[in-house]
Amino acid sequence: MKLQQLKYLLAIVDNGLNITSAAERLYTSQPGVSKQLKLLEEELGLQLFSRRGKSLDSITPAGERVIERARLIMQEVENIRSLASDYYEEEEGALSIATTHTQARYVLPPIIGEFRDRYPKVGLNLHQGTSEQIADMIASNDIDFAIATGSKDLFSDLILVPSYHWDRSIIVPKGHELTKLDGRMTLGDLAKYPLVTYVFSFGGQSSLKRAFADEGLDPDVVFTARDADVIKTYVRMGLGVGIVASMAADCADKKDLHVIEAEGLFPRSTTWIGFRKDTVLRKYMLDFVQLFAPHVTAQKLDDVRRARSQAEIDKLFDETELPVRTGCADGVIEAA
Amino acid sequence: MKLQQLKYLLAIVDNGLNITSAAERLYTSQPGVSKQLKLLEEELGLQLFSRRGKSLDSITPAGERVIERARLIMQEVENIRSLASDYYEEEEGALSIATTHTQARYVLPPIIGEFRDRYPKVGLNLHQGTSEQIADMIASNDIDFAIATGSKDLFSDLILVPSYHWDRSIIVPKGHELTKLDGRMTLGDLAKYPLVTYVFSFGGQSSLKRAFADEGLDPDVVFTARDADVIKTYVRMGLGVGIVASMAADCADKKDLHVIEAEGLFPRSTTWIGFRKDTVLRKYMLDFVQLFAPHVTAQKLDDVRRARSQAEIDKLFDETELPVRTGCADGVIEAA
DNA sequence: CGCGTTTACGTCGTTCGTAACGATA
DNA sequence: TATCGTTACGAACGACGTAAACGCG
Repeated sequence: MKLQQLKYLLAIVDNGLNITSAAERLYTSQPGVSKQLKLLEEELGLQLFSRRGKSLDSITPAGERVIERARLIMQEVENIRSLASDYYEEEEGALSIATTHTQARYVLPPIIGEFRDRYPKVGLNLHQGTSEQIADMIASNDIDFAIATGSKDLFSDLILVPSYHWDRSIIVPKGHELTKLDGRMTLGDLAKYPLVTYVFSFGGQSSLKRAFADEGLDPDVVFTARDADVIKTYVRMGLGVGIVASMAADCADKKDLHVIEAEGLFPRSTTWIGFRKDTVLRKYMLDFVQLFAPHVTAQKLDDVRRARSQAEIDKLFDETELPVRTGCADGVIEAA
Repeated sequence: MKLQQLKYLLAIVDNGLNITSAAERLYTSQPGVSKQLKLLEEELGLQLFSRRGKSLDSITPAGERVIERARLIMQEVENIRSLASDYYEEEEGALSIATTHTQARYVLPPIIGEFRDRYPKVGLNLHQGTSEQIADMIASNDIDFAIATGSKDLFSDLILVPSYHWDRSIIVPKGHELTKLDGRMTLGDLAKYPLVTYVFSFGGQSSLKRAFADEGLDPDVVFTARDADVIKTYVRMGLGVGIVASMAADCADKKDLHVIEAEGLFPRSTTWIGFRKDTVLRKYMLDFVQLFAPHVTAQKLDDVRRARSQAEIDKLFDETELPVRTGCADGVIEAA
């Protein structure tokens, strides 16, 4: 058995059981891949794939189990390489982050900026998507960190480190009636207007819906978007009242929008940063985590990695001590 | 990086950083091993060992971490081979068991016998030792199962499956005064005589000592041995009253010994069977576990492997449902 | 000088890529 | 006939073992 055979095996699996495309991805010849697969199957004495004619048709049960182990092995090989690079030269490498629009657009820029200054030689990959898409990216690996809000279920194989809380902000065109209620707005007031907000099933979104339902309100959501910029656009057009993450309430928006911090109206959301449990975090990765979530000390991260369940991890972070991210509001609703 | 290099690396570590002996163990030439180590270090760009002159002196911190990962990898490689053999030919392989004298002498023989009948082609290795020695054997790997009683602390890296309970038996020469107390014996009665029993720190032994202490008794232990056969020998010689595991009270002993089941006198002990968490158990291994502990169903074992702590595992086994192993007693002490 | 490691080098086996072939839809 | 996998073969590479040199106690 050779590492290369396992690598080829995984490449075949990850390319839809197509040996030709696997070979291309591996920058090698197709017969080579074919042969190594055959050798591996011969050595193990079992079929990893069932064939239809000559083409690979499906993975055998035995194959599934071998592949599972092979992934673990390649993971550990990567880990060895990682920690070796870390000892050898700390400043080079790559960092892949999958995250949502709000993070990518409003939260990460200053963090990424500082990171670039500190590690100019580290290649950065930022992938934007919905929670589901992020989960897919994680599954197909090659992502170091996932950053998202709520919906922890999708990421059960990651370690999720709570990073900060945030509330929602109400955005309306300047001079809108709601601006007169500054500081005393209720959900009832809000429900009187058509709303523009994030699509459902987006991070913590259902909690927003529930907040209305809990008061017996059924708001008229006229438009849902995947990102705050779109929401703002439609709010500017007078389509309705916008509800966005506070971080998305940019100071630059104040020219023509009025922003009200809705701290008391909706339950708080928590954004986390997640990574694979068995991955070696290189120095610059640790630093990135600390840039993003300064309360995560090296000690804390060590504890986190020793934890045996997500519940244990959550216990390590006193929710009340997490910072709260805000935007650039004109008014604040008084706490209920 | 190649699997072979990792294998060589581990061989070097396991042979006291002596490349020559590592090469012998690997049935290859010494320069070959030396070269592969060098290549690995070059590829990773770090020193795995610190050298004094040309000899390997110690493992560098980076080396420690690499070795740790390498072990994981080789473990998984073994797992792949294991499960492949299992699919290919279920009846061949090897089974190594480390256990204590009592198990090896009194409990395992019929189980091993049945196992041999069922899997004649599986090579059996039985290693006998004290709990500490068993722990050492586990550490130096190559042991599939450990079977022992009590002292779970020594085996924190194993999954321990509770298998059966047992009590102690009192053995005395025929016609001994204690036989007249049959059924009404107390610890106080026992403490009047010199005792012959297992050495302390042997499975659950301290609990025996404590049983006396709890009643304010300080028995005169005139002789301690590692195994029941020795104890019986000295009891026969009239040196004192023997306290042994009930399983060790053989029917063949009845010719000249009187055996009293001391079910109520001492706390019950529990014998467990342990194996490494990340090892693939081959079919015949699963069957062995079920021969040894019939209450462990395949479903149960699956649950066990999913458990995240020993506490969780223990919860899976209702202690009251475990069988109680007995010996071949003449009399039974009435329960207190 | 013995022990252990590294260097040097010839041999042998393996891998790789190209090219040709085979099978399937 | 286009697609995908296997077989065949020569070239290049890498691993192995022997022999010799080196460094340290």
